[in-house]
Amino acid sequence: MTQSSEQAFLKSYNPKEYDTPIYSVDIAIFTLDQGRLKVLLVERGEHPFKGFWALPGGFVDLKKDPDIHTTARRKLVSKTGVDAPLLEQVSTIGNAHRDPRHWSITTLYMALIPYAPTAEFIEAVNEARWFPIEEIEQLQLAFDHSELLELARERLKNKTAYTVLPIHVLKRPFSLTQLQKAFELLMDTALEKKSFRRRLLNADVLKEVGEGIPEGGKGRPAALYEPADGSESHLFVRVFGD
Amino acid sequence: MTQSSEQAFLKSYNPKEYDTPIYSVDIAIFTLDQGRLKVLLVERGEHPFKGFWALPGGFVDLKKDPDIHTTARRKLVSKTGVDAPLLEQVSTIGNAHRDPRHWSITTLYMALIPYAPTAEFIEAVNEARWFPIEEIEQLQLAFDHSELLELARERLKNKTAYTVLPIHVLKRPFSLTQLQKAFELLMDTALEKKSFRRRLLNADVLKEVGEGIPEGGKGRPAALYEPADGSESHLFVRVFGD
DNA sequence: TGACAATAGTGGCGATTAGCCAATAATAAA
DNA sequence: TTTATTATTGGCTAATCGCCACTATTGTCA
Repeated sequence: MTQSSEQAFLKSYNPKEYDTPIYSVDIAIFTLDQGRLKVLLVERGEHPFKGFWALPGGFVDLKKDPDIHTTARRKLVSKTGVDAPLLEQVSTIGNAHRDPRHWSITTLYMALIPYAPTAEFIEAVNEARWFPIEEIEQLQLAFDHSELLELARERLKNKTAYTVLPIHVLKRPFSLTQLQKAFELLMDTALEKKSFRRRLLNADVLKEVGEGIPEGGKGRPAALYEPADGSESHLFVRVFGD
Repeated sequence: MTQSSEQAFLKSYNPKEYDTPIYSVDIAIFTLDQGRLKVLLVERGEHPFKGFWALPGGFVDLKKDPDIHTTARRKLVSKTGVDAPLLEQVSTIGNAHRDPRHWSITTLYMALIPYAPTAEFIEAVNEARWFPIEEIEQLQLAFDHSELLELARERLKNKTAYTVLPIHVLKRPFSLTQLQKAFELLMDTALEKKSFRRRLLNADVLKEVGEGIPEGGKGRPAALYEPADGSESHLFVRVFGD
């Protein structure tokens, strides 16, 4: 390849000559509140599906976004006011019929955030609301967002089984009991107390930061923990066998 | 939302009015040959990166492809002549700089196929070649395909640890020793013979179909296996602890 | 025909881990 | 002081892992 022929080619290239699909990014944002797993939905103000509830999302801003991860983060921050949580890609869905406008592709992300710092923010964004996940099953969402949510939910379950994801939906510090509850809600399974504690304490992903009674609780004070340094990411911790 | 306003909206929508990224699909196709893990590359005949080796891939055909999975499969079949293998999505990468033409997005797939049925086909497609994966590290691939390949390789390693993926790169039937070799190559780790056999035989994913000496081998004949019915997909089988 | 080389498959065992359930500990409220 | 409530630890059985050596079955070659 010569430098010059490459240059000449680039000058002659015009992306609008080709028939390309619509591309967007959607996010399933999960949190825990009052012992329930909740998902953030927004009400669509525009066609198509005007008035329907949908996952937050939108198009890439080619001027401002250096990459699609930034697009996802931008959407997340604009809806929740929170950055720096767990945000990861789940899957990309693209087909001819999911959007009535055109052949359409979306990359689905999921995010986990603690409830507290966002609640007031959400109240201010009047078209956004937290829904308990079971309630959403009754709703008809825009586009194929019900299926997208199902995909994100599955990924959440699976990944929870061998990583320490649930620390991201808790306010810090947290007790082991709170953490176990979080695991159980995200995985939708009951866990053995002793096995759970053994695993997590041996895995060296938590650091004890004191003792206290978690908010609104009674009974004996619990040891409180935070993620150990450098354990923010997806550390491998299998929480129950097979 | 009224039926009529939705209709009116759709008529007025023209996808070419918006600035959208380029979208493509790429595939990392893995196989096993002569005890080596190999990847299929094609030589680019067009700009940009004309003359460079690249992962097979291309654009969605909005007329023919009902969805992006079909796009990936179409590319796979046209390069290898094989359908029906393991083909799954790895990740989607999109940013402003990966393609000199424009803001560009690609969805990366990976495929696993047995070597035999494809060898002759590949010979016929003169611009395609199997490369041992270590050799590719020396090569400069088109676009960001070196990074894409690295992503696929990582996914392959991780998934192999808790599924039965490697059965897809073997000709059938196969022996347990062959299967263990496949696991070891895909995971890039040595495994304990006894533990490996215990796991796989107890997991009920294999069906014994006879006995024989695998091609070109010596020594005692081995029991030969095929995947048990319904185990084609990603059965969970952890092959080694933590 | 009888070693020997090569590969497949099994036995056995100490150490670790999972799963289970009950006992003990610390606090607030009555 | 008692009781309710939640946290934490102890202890036991059964299953599993990792390790390594031993036995089994074939082809080959003197």
